Amino acid sequence: MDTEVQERRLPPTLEEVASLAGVSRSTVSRVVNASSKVSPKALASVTQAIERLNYVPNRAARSLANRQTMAIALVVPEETSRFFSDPYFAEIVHGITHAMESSDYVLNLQLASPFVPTSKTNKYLRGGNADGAIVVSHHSGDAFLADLADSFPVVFGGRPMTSQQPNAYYVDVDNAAAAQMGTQRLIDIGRRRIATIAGPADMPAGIDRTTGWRRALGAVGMADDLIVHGDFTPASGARAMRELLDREPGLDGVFVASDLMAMGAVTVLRQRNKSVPGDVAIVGFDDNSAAVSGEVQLTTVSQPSMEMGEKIWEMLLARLRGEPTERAYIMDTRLVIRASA
Amino acid sequence: MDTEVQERRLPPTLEEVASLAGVSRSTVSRVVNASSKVSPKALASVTQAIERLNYVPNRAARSLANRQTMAIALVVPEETSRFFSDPYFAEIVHGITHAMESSDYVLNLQLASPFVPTSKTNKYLRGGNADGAIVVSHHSGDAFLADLADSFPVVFGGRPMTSQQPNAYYVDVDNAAAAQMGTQRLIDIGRRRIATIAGPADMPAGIDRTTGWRRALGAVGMADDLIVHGDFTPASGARAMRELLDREPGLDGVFVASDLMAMGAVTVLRQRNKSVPGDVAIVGFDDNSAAVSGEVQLTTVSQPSMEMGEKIWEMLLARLRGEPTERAYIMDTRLVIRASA
DNA sequence: CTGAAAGCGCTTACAG
DNA sequence: CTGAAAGCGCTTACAG
Repeated sequence: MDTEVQERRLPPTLEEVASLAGVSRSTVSRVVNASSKVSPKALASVTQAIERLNYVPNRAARSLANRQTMAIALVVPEETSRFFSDPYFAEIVHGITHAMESSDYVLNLQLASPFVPTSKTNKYLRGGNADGAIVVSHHSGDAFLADLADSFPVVFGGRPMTSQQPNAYYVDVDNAAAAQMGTQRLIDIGRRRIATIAGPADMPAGIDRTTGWRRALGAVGMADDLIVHGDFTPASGARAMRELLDREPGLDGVFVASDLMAMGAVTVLRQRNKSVPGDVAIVGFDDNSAAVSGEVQLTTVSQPSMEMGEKIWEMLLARLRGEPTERAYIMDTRLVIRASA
Repeated sequence: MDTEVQERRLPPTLEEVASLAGVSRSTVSRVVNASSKVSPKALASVTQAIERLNYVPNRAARSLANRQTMAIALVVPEETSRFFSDPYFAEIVHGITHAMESSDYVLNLQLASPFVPTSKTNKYLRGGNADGAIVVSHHSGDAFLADLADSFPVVFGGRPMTSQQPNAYYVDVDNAAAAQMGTQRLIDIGRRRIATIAGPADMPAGIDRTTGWRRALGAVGMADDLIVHGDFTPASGARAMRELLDREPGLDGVFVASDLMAMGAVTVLRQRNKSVPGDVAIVGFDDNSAAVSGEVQLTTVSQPSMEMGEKIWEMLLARLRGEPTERAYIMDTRLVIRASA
């Protein structure tokens, strides 16, 4: 009755490891947490006992005792479909999960519709169910995230709207400079009537890339009137391209704020029998799989999305540990020249 | 000292709610869990106290006490990039999260490379950190998942390889019948040399759809020799299409096991100046955004991915509650006719 | 319907 | 370096 048979074997506890190893629970806890010194002898017997029992610490008990959940919330204030269809998110998340791999933290997916963060996500975060949060794709309307970041360790993927987040921690690229570089490419290859398919006007990435496009044109005295906004999806890129073409049939270059939108734009161009880059040169942004999966390989501004994800985790971890870390980490971009411009 | 100022306000506890409401902790617990009866009076004062203190139960304490984690692991034995770039996963996950919305469970993302489920995921699951798991995209090599499902509530998205999972719970469609229906469309519109771009041979969806294609051709005495396998990505679809064309320039119809691969195939066809569906008709599989985002709208076999996600959650919840539920839930498919066939 | 009490499995000062 | 003990915030029989 005291050893073998049991209906449903309960997982072994610290207690059991201790008794098997012939030490106190404190000691077992110490070796599990690699905290203060433990004698080689105790260490050996405990390690062996853990091995034999296949012991894994109970997360709930641990959390309760030390007030850490070891869980990170990945908050995505975005339509599920967009989150999953944009390779940009894939790479960021890949970077995050890859970097977290070596830690004991787990990632909780909190998919929240934009603008109406569900009470569930809210409650979850406020209920102390996570030690920190990572927010990707931040819209200006996501008010609740603003104050959250003041009382809770949060790192943003992409600079949040500054008015709301004066002291936010984030990793990003210099979107304006990057967009300027991309637009400059169009100028350099001789384009004279350059449009832009911009991102959403309620997201810094959308705004700043537009600024960069304007800056490049302004520097050479070109008009910056050809602008249509999209929402980073291929469909919106197609729609925008149609509108631009209707407005200015003679345009010969377009700086597009994301590769996915650029794909949509290229599709429309071909439908209208415009060659790329012959008639219209296209420069995209991101340099992810979308840039090379269409019929014409995109010249694009490359940002290190995966590395950004890794850096996000690095910064959040530093914050969780109370270590110093920069508020904003800006990564480099570069122009990748392929076929479209 | 006893009320207002505090360095870092700790979240309110059950205890505090109880004292404010003037009842015992037991009573508060009862109203929080809507368990046994509580007098209207007690209910009112507790509800009010909860409201005033903005009380949210501590998840760790709760888990420890009742041995439930209220967490579900979403295990994805797939490359991160594929997981994120296939709309099929997006819809499944959307369905899952949507259905879970009304529950108190949270979803933990466990991205594991195929064939080498990290020890982390493994440890996480065995460590009792989740009450159940959902596994999408199961390859035949994922051995560790096999025995896990025997001792742990798991529901699979898509039938797992049967040899390993004789008693698995899953939701799926009848892939063979669905593929047969898709292939039949090609026959019906007069195609005589029909190929297939199949899915991976280590996944049931890949195998069964191939079976359906064979069946349709066999029924009318056509040859079923034109088959090339892809891995569900657009790039693999393009590669396969090239190979098929090289092998049989005269083919006039292709049943493709996923819309994403079909997109890749269409791209190649156009590059080789073959019109779709004029020269070659294409029938895809899935009916997700990929079917309508390319240059030619795909005729495709539609499966209710999002509903499948919802059903997965429903089944898992039933299992968690110890309620009876079917082992396999097979959903309907239908043919959606657009431009490609 | 309600409260006192034990217990869930850990961590962490505190002594030694 | 090590152990006894208190405590983390809940839930759940058990009495009443």
